[in-house]
Amino acid sequence: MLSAVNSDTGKGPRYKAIAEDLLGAIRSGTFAVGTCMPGELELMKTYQVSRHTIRGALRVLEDVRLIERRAGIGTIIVASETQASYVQLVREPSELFSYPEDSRLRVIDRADVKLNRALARELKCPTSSQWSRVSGLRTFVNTGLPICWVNVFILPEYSGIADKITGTSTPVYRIISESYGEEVQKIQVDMYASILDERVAGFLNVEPGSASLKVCRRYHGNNGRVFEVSLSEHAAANFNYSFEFTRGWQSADGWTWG
Amino acid sequence: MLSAVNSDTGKGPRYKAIAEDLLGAIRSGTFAVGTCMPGELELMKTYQVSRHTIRGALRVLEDVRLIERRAGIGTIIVASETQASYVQLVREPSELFSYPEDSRLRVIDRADVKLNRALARELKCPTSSQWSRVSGLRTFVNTGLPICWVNVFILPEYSGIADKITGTSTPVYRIISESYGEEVQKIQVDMYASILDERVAGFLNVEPGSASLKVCRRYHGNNGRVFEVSLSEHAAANFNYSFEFTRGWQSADGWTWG
DNA sequence: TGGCCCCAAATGTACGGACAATAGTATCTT
DNA sequence: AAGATACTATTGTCCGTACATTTGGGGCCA
Repeated sequence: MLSAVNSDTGKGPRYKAIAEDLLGAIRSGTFAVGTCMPGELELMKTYQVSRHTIRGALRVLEDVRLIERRAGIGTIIVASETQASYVQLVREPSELFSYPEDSRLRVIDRADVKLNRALARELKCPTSSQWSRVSGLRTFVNTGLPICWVNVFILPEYSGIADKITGTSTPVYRIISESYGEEVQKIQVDMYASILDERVAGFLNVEPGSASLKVCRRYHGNNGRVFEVSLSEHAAANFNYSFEFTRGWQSADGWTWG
Repeated sequence: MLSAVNSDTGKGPRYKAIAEDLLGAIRSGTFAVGTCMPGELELMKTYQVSRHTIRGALRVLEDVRLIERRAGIGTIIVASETQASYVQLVREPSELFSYPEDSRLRVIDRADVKLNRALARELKCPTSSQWSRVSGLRTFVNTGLPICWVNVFILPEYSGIADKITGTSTPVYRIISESYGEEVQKIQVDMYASILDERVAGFLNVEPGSASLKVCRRYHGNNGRVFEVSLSEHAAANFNYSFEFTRGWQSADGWTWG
């Protein structure tokens, strides 16, 4: 009965047709989640193909995490749906925002700070925690035009790198990562709109009181500890955060049915 | 010379040993990125195994996206490292923003529009293209408090669903998807800051001239065509877009060497 | 009853062969 | 010279077979 669906009508490879057929059986509940599928030998007889072909079909279902196979046990159905998900892949944290390659940070202000309540809330860090703050302007190397105003808050023990971040185009998190062996494990990002104050508006060459986009990034290191928080402010006129999500199949990217 | 590394010292399956050997050759640069690897026949002679085993080893490298294989061409090395990447997984497009479950859209205004230049640029759609616009206020069901002002632009042929979107908490893209069989393949998102005008500020209960966050989402359907564009405007005071990226490995989940 | 051994069932690995589909290149024809 | 054809190299699909490894259970024995 299984082979009736796609016995030989399909035009593509046989193993794909069988995979689709088995997928239908799983989705329809003919093969219930949690139970075992028929063995390879049985499927060979059902579809009248070699074991090799059956294994090819089962590999397809295994790749999309619908089944799990174990020697001595059998083929277990673990899910009935290939979970569609929308995936955004970011190779480098700096790609989170399209900072041009040829940008650099000019340090203008620097201080050791203890967070007051307002700032602690904005950074989502504990009140009164100690940080080393480096503030400055990120500009294009060529034209010198301003990109955004940046406040970088660094763990006091890492404040030694504060001298290295001026002038370079390397992101701060990367400098810390290389200098102290902190590997970025997670990044939390918050975005919200705000109004530019007079000082920052001056640096960004726009009218005070115009709109800005604030971006707060919290970098988590090896043991989950936040080792850097950066708070940058972009003039609305020349910043547009843009990204896209593509439909994919969990852990099965690249595969298309049919 | 290749087989020297793992000729028969490895204890596991032969194909895994060969895969590791080839991986070493790729990493060390013996096989350069962008070039072709030796063909299957040649590898058979090198390692003295069957073509089947060679293909098993190559499948391992293919699964982790180090090589690509094409009939008639050969096996191309596309990367030398299993790239670490930061992954954001979103099960449902509505998760892109943390719209609460208990929100709904109240339609206030509706019209068929032809995009003028300013709007076309904002929506990244062709000038003078025809759309059916539905505007309204998204509010909490319980408290009635405003969340954001929404403009939804729908392909004219799908404008029939315009009646269905008022009052429901189902996202518009989902209604279209179910009514017309459009599957969302890609979503492009743009975010930028702006200043609220008087009318929208009134709906959102904030001062005119205060900051807002505008979010433009473009939904691509089956054949890549944009079938819906939504442009929503949030008062800065009560909106904060937040997300996080976790370190992962591209398409290599579950696999461990050895 | 508890432990050990053996066996059966299932998947894993590996061999061999054959033909099909694909893509680039060389060759022939007009 | 341009286009169609033939050829070759390479991967894709599929067949058959054999043995290894893993796991669970049944039977034997103390």
